[in-house]
Amino acid sequence: MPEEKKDIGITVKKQDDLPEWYEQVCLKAELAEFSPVKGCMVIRPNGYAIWEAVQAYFNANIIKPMGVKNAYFPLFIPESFFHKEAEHAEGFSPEVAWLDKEITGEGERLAVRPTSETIMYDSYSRWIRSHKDLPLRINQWCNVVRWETQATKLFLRSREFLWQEGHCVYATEEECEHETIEYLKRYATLCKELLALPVLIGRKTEKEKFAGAKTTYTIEAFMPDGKALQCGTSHNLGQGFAKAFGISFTGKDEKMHTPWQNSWGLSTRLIGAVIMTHSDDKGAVLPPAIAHAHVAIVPIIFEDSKEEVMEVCKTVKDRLKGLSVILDDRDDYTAGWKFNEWEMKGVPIRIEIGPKDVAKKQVVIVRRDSGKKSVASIDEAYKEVSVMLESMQHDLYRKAEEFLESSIVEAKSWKEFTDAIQKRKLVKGIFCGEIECEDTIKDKTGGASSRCIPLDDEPVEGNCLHCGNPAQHKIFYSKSY
RNA sequence: GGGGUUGUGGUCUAGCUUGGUAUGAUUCACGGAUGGGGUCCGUGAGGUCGGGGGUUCAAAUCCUCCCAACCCCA
Repeated sequence: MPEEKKDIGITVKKQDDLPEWYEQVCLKAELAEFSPVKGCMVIRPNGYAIWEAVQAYFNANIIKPMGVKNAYFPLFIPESFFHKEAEHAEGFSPEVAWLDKEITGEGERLAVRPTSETIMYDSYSRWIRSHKDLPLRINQWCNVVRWETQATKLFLRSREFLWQEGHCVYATEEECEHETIEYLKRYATLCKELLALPVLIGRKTEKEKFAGAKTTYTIEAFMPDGKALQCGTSHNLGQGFAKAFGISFTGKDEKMHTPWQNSWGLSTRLIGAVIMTHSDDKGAVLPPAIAHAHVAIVPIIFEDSKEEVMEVCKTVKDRLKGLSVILDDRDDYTAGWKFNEWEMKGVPIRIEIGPKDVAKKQVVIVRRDSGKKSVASIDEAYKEVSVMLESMQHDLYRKAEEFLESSIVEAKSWKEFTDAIQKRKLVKGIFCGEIECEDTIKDKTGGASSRCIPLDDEPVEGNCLHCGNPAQHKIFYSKSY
């Protein structure tokens, strides 16, 4: 590649400068761009296609089988609603964007939703009267605003982002707890099957749990630079919100009861996790299950054989019915240019068809992740591509899983712990789990925070690696986004 | 809050010291050739030089205020 052409592509290597590399991939693969409004981002069609794939999977594999209904609640929330649940109000107040009374013309300020518990549960208090109304399971796809001061990172941190939030109400504590974990497990399955993203599944510590929740469960992915990324959460809200919002029902016993609630969400942050995990120095690598296109057919054109080659390209495109196929018939770009472009944009498979292939009734098939070229007859192209898409999806997951597993270190002492944190590992150790202790650990380690307590949490023996008090849990720690 | 750096077609950039109406590349449009890993030639389009004010016959250039972005220090 000539030197002066290099800046069309990614100019830094993933392993040299991950943040810069990541930004370039997002921009140059046309997934997203920065907005003129500080802290916000534009999601471009190639990026939005990933979100649509998440939505389609989610609606089919979580919403429907779990009996959840989609709905929509307002963007604006009365200030008084916010203050009904004290912990919730305190946790979110630093990053809520408000519409002042002068603007609203009402008696109170309105919050731009950072999350919708309060506005939804106000409705729930009117909807729920009887045990026959339960369980109530509602989800909404929407945008939320959290007025952060930290620098914007495309998909990973922006003041406005897209997500889904599910909010369910149950008659019993057991049912509530069971489904809270069920949603989390389905999140993990989504990450695996759709995004080829392995995640840790666990429970948040007191310090890290959601404001107003009894228990917060989480899935955590681990990025190539040794920082964890929270990819989804599921909160058992207990009865706190129900009491604050006056949600109650009459049971079969003809007495009044307070129900149990959970809420669970995942966001466009997932897109960032996928890009960062799988992509490489040539640009985006997208798992086939979420790619905006599966195949790009690039004809190799020579003046004397142009028509025959284009004819075969069209035939092959027809035979790939059911897949999303781009036939790149642009006349003003060379084949090499197109190769680079589709690699940059993360199309999983490229098919090259030139005069030599036409003569042999074959096509050249190239996998985006490995760059491996193979040859298939025109008749077998569909089968070959299908198999390749499936194995690519699988291989991407396995590669990421190997990285995750090789990043986990078990620490037996404070020194082992800090050494491993320094090496940007995902460190497992035993701790007291107290908020003050965790605050101090964060200060001493330059920002390491607890990721989660494994779901199969069993009583532990020994003392907290940091403070020496009796340990309560095994906890994963790492730096994080 | 304090200090510094930088703002020039969509993008990157020359020019600023020493004032004379903006250089080149890329992108975009059209034409021709080329075509198995970012091809070349030609023609054309595209600029309130971050904004206001001042000095001057004349300001991208000098002075001043403002704005924005980035960096450093509290």
